[in-house]
Amino acid sequence: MASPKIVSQEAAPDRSLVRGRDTKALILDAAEALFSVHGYDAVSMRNITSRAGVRLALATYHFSTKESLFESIIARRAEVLNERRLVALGAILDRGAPTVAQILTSFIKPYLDLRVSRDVGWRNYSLLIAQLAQINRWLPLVDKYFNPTAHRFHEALCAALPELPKPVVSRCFVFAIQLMVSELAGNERIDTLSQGALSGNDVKQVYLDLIPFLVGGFEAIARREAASG
Amino acid sequence: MASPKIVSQEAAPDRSLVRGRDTKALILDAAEALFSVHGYDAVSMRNITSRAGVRLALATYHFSTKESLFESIIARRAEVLNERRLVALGAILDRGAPTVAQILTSFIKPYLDLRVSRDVGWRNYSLLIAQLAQINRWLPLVDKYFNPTAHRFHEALCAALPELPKPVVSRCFVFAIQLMVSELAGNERIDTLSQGALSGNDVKQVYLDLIPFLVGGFEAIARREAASG
DNA sequence: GTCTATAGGCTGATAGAC
DNA sequence: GTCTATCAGCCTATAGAC
Repeated sequence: MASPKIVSQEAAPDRSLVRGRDTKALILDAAEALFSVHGYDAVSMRNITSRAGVRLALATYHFSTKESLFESIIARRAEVLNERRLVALGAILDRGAPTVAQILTSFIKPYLDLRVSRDVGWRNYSLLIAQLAQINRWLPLVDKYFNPTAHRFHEALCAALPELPKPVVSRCFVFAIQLMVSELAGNERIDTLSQGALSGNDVKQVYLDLIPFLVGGFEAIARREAASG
Repeated sequence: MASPKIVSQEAAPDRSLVRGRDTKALILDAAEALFSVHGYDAVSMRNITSRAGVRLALATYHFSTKESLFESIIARRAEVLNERRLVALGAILDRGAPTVAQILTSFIKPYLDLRVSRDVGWRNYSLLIAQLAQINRWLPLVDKYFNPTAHRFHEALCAALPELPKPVVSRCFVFAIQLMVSELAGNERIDTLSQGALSGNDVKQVYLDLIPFLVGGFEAIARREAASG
């Protein structure tokens, strides 16, 4: 009586847990796609589970509440992004004292690479992050998942600009983060303003202008401080 | 029988219309304050009318739908802002060929001045605009109310940078708009990143760094183009 | 222009069977 | 881990009296 049951367990061990992992990912992907386009409050748990092809009750079973589902979405890709950024930063620090351009590149390039990768989830994620960055309600989440890494880059920038007061470096860095987040989300304001000559969705093209623009901003502030001090 | 009625009409003509104007403004102010903090979808018509101290039915009576109420909010202050910007632009154009710094200043300074004015509605409005700028859903509204003025500044920038291809000017201008919108909303990301040394709410301080940063960005891109062409 | 009352539908979250 | 069914409450918008 017992032995057939054991054999069957070994042949297909704990299939319910495996299904659970798939379900979780399906819900995360669907929610990420919907939140990124419509915003957190415009999307219902029914919208999400219906897109994911699972039953309503599974969303709260796996994620408890809508808010904690949202946080799980942020956390999932933040881990990947933070690690890639820290690897890039470590690489240039190993080669000696890096320039501002190198530090900004090691912060932004990993984001761009993921954003244009085959995994379209990163496109949705970038839209989500752009919204996070604009609504103070989500600031605790931003701080929790992105500040530890951001502080490492902040330190590197301070080391590269020893003559600048720390708060001035903070300000420029926040300018850079804010512009990166908005522009790599694929902001389409430029489409009409340039009368069709450019598209905000072409983020690779945006990136080519973004880095020199930001470096120029840092340098201008540094020049001003040098002149006034 | 008729004459007393006429006298009374002249003494207090059409009081219901007057009340209607007050009610409209009360609803606009309440909606602006709530939308700016919580976002469009998180705020209900009940929230709005309750904050305004008027009955629910009055909101749809005066504004038809929630979306058109939202558009009325955007339109109300856009007219004021656009006019101030065009006056500032006209002033520097009258004095001859303006620099990039002067053009950006005439675009951003009127926004800052209103943002820090006694009318706290402008603070709420700046938060609203920052959200508009980030969600493609509202792009038609942004284009409708802000593009005509933006195009005037775009032309001035092209004239000030004749050696730059127009799309490159568009790109830099969109960078400037985007950063202005985010930063003058009082983005508080800097509060934790600078470990309390700065506050994003101090937008006058932000402004002092914003203009040179942006001008430095324009100049860096211009240098790159000059070197490559 | 303002009021009350309500239609018709959606919301997040849960209970309890399997 | 997944299912059905449901609770209790909220939503936008409107009808019709005053």
